[in-house]
Amino acid sequence: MITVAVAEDHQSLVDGINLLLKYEEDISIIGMANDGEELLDVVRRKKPQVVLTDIKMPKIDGIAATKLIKKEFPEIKIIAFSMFDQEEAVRQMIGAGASGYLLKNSPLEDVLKAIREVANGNTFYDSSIDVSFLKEDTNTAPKKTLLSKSEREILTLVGEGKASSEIAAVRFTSVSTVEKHRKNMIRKLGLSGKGELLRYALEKKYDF
Amino acid sequence: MITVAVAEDHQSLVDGINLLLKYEEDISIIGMANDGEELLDVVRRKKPQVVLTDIKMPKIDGIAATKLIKKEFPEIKIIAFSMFDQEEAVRQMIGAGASGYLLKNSPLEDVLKAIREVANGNTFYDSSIDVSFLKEDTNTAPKKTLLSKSEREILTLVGEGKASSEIAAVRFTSVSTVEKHRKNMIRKLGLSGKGELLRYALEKKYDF
DNA sequence: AGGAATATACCCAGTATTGGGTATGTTTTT
DNA sequence: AAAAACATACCCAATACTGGGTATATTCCT
Repeated sequence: MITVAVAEDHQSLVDGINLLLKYEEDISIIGMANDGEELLDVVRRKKPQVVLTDIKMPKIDGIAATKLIKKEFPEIKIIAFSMFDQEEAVRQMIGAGASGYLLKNSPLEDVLKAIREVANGNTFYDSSIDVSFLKEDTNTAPKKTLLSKSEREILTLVGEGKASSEIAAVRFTSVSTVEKHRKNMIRKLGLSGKGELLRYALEKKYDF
Repeated sequence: MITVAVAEDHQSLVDGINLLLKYEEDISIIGMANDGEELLDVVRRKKPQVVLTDIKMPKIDGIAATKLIKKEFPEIKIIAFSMFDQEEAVRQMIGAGASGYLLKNSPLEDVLKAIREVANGNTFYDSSIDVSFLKEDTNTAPKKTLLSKSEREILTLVGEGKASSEIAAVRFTSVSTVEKHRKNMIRKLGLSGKGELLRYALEKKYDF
């Protein structure tokens, strides 16, 4: 019997998964949560073998929750369940310790397959996900950190519509430094102005 | 027997709804679609009594699809199924002719209730939705069109990170006109600069 | 028909941002 | 330890945007 906990902020989807698993002999849902905090709670109390979790959730998102669970219970297998297949989301989830990644626009049957696979120690990725970057062990590691830490930090604030002076204020640096970072990013990314930098920031801003 | 068509780009959720309705004697799903175009197609061929549709969908969104369906088949009842409860989304959906509005983080059971209600000619709104604005017939109609057409158009482009000159180019007007509209919006909305206007634009940009 | 709101377009002074520099100290990598 | 990358901060000229104006023609509402 495989024990599973499900975390997902859309109750309707949780209900659907429940209906599906109700008739499966070998799988049993032992806990449910609508946000990351509840998930942590459920996991600590019930210790499921497999956790199926949304990435975008209130309180604690799926990535942070995965890290926390893996730290406390490394043997628990985690499957991400997301609307998007952005590489960045997949990468972060796997980095956090997930063993599987499902998309919400895949058939519900895949949930069954994924649970069984990861319970057996395997991985399961939705067929439309490009996992090629997982093979970049030592040979192909070209681009990884295009933007530096400060730059990414500033990019996020740019994506929130903040002015350079506001950004400088929250970072306790001078306006000229912020502007330097902006300019460097525009150059590094081959963009042509603040508009494009903003669009880039908005795209990158995970909405998963 | 109530015939239903379901449009929703998340196949997993469609599967869940299917599982739920399979055991209901009086409701039968006669069509499914993963985007707005497919929905139109299914509706024309099968003529369901009730349509359950997501708002955010590829090709044609739920609001546009609702308008088209209502124009061709005014007798078909439409229920919106959305992740968000933004008043603007509800308002537009109802304006398009929807009879019900469900949220994805409500229990799946509500789908049953909603289908039965609208099939009987009633309306069904998720309990967490504020429908008070529906009563603003003639007595209380204060704010409805805060922004004018051009202003909303420009606001959208602002939300895409476009510069005034770019906006002027795509709209075939002068930069000064665009800037005037920006300034008027900032004034009307009580904002204090371009940063806030941008943030406003990003918030309003429907992601429903 | 007359008033209100809208869309258009311009002026001006001031601030913000860009796109080039340069410079210096720290951290990271080789 | 030297080279490379990063974070910091400044200069300058050019462009973009703000926050005030004014003005005119059109459309919407009554």
